[in-house]
Amino acid sequence: MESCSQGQIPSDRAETVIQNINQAKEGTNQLEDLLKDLIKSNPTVKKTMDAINENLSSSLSELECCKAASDPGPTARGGSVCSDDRKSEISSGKRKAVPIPTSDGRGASRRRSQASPGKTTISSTLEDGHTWRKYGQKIIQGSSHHRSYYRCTHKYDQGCQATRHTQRSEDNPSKYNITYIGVHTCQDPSTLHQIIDMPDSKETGNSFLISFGSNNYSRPTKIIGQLQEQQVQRPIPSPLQSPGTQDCSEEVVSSLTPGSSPADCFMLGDELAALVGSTWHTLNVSSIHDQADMLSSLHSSPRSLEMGFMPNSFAQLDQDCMLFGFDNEDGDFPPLR
DNA sequence: TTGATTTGACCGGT
DNA sequence: ACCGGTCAAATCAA
Repeated sequence: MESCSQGQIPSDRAETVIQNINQAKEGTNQLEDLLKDLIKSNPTVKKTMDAINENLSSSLSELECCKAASDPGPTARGGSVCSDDRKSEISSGKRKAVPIPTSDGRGASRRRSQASPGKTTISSTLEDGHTWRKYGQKIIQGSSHHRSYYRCTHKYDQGCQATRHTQRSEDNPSKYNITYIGVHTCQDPSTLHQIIDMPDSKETGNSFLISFGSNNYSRPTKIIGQLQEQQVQRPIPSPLQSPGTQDCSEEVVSSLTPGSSPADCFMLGDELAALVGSTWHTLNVSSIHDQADMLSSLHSSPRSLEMGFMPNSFAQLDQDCMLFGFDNEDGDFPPLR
């Protein structure tokens, strides 16, 4: 669920999943009440509860974006309520402010985002499984706490347009109001915790289990640098974008942005292979799509990463992509089938 | 050295 | 004019 292929999830199904997540949230709230004493005495319990709440909220937020994107309603500006300001500006042909050199050398291209309410959640921590980079902080009128602005770390290397702003709650300063704007389109290994661990996925039918592991892996900064360098030097069109495979890549890879280069894939595969090779032997994955009769699984080895789908997912995926992989050994990108 | 954060300036919407 | 959102130079930190 890292990103949604806009319009690929039927809104009615998205609605169902949203309802389920909301019920799960209610459940965790009730659980939190029941475990009050335990939470007080054991901070780990509280952390766990918070993590669950945050991930549910995050998933809900992104799913609602998917739903909104698949709804052809007039409110979906530019096709999605989560559509990026910049994109919509370009696509609509509106003038983009030209940077104006100022006395201190700073550019003066500023543009306020259009009214995009985003999805607000309340959390006791700023951690949500994504990697964010702070780009601003403001004192908000009528509020005793400043507001911090974050963009996705992969805004530039992968074009991810997700942003959020956080602000301490007026009512409860120990909590944060977090507003998410836009959808993550990045592929970040640090978000792998949102992947589902289903050791026996073949027997689980259409049930789904969400695993909320902690962030125990972050992309080494060195590798990010290499990625950027390779992207600049080798702007090769991604094989995933080849005719007949685009739908597949959008649905399966889901988080690879249209602009992703093979370098992304190779490095990601390499990183995943290293990660998997060192810590996991088998990685089974199901996504929120599972609720829509889709079940997927990931099997990996230190050298390759394969993703397969259960037969009942074919109707969803439909075509040719049942398998894809990464191979960093000789630089050849394995063909999709 | 390089990525992340801070912070003042600037922009656009109201 | 005010305010919220964003940019980017300066600074910090690993």
